[in-house]
Amino acid sequence: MFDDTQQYIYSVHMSSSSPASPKSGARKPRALTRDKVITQAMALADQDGFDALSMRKLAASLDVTAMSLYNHVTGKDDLLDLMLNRVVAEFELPQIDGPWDEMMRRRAGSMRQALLRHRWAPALLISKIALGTEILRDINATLGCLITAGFSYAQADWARNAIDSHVYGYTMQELNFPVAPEQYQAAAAQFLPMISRQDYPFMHQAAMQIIEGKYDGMTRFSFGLELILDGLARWRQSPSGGGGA
Amino acid sequence: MFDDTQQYIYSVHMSSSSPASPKSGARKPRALTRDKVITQAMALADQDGFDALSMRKLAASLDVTAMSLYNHVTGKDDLLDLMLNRVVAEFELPQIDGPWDEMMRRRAGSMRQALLRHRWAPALLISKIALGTEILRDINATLGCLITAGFSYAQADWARNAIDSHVYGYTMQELNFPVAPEQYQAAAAQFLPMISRQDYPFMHQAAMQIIEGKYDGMTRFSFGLELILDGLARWRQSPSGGGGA
DNA sequence: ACCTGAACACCGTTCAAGT
DNA sequence: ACCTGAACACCGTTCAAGT
Repeated sequence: MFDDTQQYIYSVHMSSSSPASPKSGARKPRALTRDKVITQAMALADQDGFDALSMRKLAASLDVTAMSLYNHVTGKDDLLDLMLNRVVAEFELPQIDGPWDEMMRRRAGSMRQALLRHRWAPALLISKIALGTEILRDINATLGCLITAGFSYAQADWARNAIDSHVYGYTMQELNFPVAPEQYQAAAAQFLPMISRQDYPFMHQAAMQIIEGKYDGMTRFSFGLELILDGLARWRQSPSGGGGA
Repeated sequence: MFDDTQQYIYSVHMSSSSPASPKSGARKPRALTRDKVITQAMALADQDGFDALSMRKLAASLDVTAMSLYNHVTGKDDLLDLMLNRVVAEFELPQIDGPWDEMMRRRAGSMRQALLRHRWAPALLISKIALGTEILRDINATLGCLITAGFSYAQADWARNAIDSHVYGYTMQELNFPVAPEQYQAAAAQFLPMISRQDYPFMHQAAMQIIEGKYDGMTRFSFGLELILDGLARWRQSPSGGGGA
């Protein structure tokens, strides 16, 4: 549910205090820890996809039965929360007294990278209420940086919300997009006949633009982000509709 | 996979051509159609949550065995695509020659409402590639409105992407948020002792602001949206970094 | 303290059989 | 053409039992 760092320290202490397993040889180290369970679960989800992550398969990949996982994790839901906390730990923490726009840009960029590394994470992060310590740290530092830069508490909350909305929304669309950028032109040529010119004239024409090399077909993460950051910068100077404090 | 309107017309034709069931009384109308399957699936997901939607339960709620659903739908994945197409049909279609900013505002607002009605939809919409006719219609009209307003094809694509990112990202955070707006103040008071003032000073202070009534704690959908629309309006006048056409 | 086997109550989907 | 029963290969989780 919460921090897994403490649990990690705890388990290291535990295994070092038990000298060696008395009967079994060197085959099974029997040092399954919560930390290892989470790490292996993330590796499995990263490699084989989220749907392939079952308690049974995870256990098998750790040379253990499914039920033994429940000694380290309350259940699958708890495991997912712990995994999400790890993902958020990969977000770049804003420096409280750093330049707010650059701090937000860097955090957003690192968020996108982390979410691209863990394709399964965004859908979960946004549809669950996981409040691990890393998640609290991230929110606190992000709010703190904006507030220190002169935004009100309300403005900081709205700003964070707008930035996160963009990062999650953009990255999920990006993850979902079926063709690689290098293949846009070829894909457009292939799909053109399937997009009826009468029913969808603008989509048809858009595909033509890509085929003719007039548009590379790539949306840009920074396009929407800079729109938001620009708007925030102007808002900061003239807080027209602010909500106090 | 594609349109379900045609299938609907087809099934109506079918059932009217078969006069009456010969043996069974009036108990089972036996008029299961693809349309009914989709409608019932959406009702079930809306009411009981996405996780409660299984082929077996859906079938039972239609007084039929699970396997009979496969006569109307390729599988669960196909069913989900058809459901998503219905959700997108609830988005307000931009008028091609209408005022672009107002059209985008209205579409975005109606998207949010539709996603709030169908809580299960956003996570799927953004993590699947469903291309039903309603989805193509929406994309075409949105691009068309922006292009007719003077944006280039590239700009229109980026603009749509930025708006959709915000709508999906914002709405999913909104759906996920655990407490109702009326209870923010009470919730902040309740959770304050759990937010360490030393570890998370800004979160602590933010909670204080809400408790003291200095900030109502509500993020606003239109805050981020207007940031984006404002930025687009400026971009339209001076397309500094445009991608051609 | 940790791990296991067996069991429970579920899944989506296939396939041969009915009408 | 549509529906069904039985079966297959899975799930997450509980519980009593082992060491």
